[in-house]
Amino acid sequence: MDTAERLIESTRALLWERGYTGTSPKAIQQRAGAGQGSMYHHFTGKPDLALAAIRRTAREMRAKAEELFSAPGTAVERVTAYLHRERDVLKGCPIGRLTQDPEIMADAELRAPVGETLDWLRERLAKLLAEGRGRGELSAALDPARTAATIVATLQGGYVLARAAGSVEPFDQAIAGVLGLLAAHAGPR
Amino acid sequence: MDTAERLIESTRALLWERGYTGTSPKAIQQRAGAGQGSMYHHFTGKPDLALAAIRRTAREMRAKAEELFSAPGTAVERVTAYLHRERDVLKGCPIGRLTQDPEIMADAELRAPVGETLDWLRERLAKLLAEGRGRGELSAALDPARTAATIVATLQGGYVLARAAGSVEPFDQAIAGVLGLLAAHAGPR
DNA sequence: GTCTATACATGGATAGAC
DNA sequence: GTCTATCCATGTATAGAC
Repeated sequence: MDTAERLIESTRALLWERGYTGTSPKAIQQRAGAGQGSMYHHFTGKPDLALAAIRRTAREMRAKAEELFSAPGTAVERVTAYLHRERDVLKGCPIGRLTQDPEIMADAELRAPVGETLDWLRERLAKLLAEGRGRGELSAALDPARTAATIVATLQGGYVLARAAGSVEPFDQAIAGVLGLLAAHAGPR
Repeated sequence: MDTAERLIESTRALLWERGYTGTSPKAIQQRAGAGQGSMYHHFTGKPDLALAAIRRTAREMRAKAEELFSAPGTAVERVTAYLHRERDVLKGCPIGRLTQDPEIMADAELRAPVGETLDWLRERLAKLLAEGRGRGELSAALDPARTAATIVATLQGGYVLARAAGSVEPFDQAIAGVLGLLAAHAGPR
């Protein structure tokens, strides 16, 4: 892995652990094993490096989700697989956490990939639910867009509850709860 | 309002807008119209002031929620009233956002009120749902603790989605979605 | 490409005068 | 109680040598 690469990976890790405001160029360099001059040779500054890191994380998140959404099975099975996939729950969502960072929100360029990723996630899930409903797997009364927003919110909020509690338990409960509610919507009508 | 009071209120506002890591003593002082010496006379430092601010915000949040939870009406009506109460959605939850702050999470004293508040909220909601189920307002198949976690997570995650999108729409959708799912659980059995 | 030196602002706090 | 002066570390970046 060359230096530029190590700098991006270092930034990704720190943005996840400490956010943008809480991450200094020096910390990035030390974690990457790169010097001051090296970082400013490859990137114009902290925002430039953060942009590269955020874009990569967003792309990865989307790819991993799409893999599960396009797998075989019913809509509910695929949503369940997505919600149950392995996650570093106590670290939270590397994209969602950025919405709490004042400097990310103040910079349109840094903010864009965050908004686009979560928008895409809701839309993709809504499409999946609509298909399931069309095949009679889900009640006709179920609203795909609203339910998709609820599912993504349950995930993002589950991370918040887990971090607050210092335990994965509330996350697991929230996921089990939303799947329980969804189960009552099985079958058409 | 005396100086100590203004400092606490200033800190509350800044913690909400920028988090702990993103808030400097100087910013607190300027917003409070207080000098350097004044702040360090009333508080031992930034963590001391933040603790006072967080405790007050936590107490307020709890009181406002309890008011709606103990109002007249069915369990679903009270949950609905709570979810629909007026909120500054794009600012997010002043307590939940602190879970993303590395310095808050690293300090047990600052972290405690955050964890306690969200724990209380889940437990209180679970109790409300259990009562509703006991009175036959909700299906016997509904799990109160899990569903409570889902409801709180939907709120916390709804804020994340709204901030990411720069719009309240996904928040409103997530709330409508979870209430729609809950509606299917009306009646006993 | 990488290193060291340098720069200047801000963060966070203490000291002592009033 | 509040003000000003002072302090040292860190944040963020530039300059120029190698």
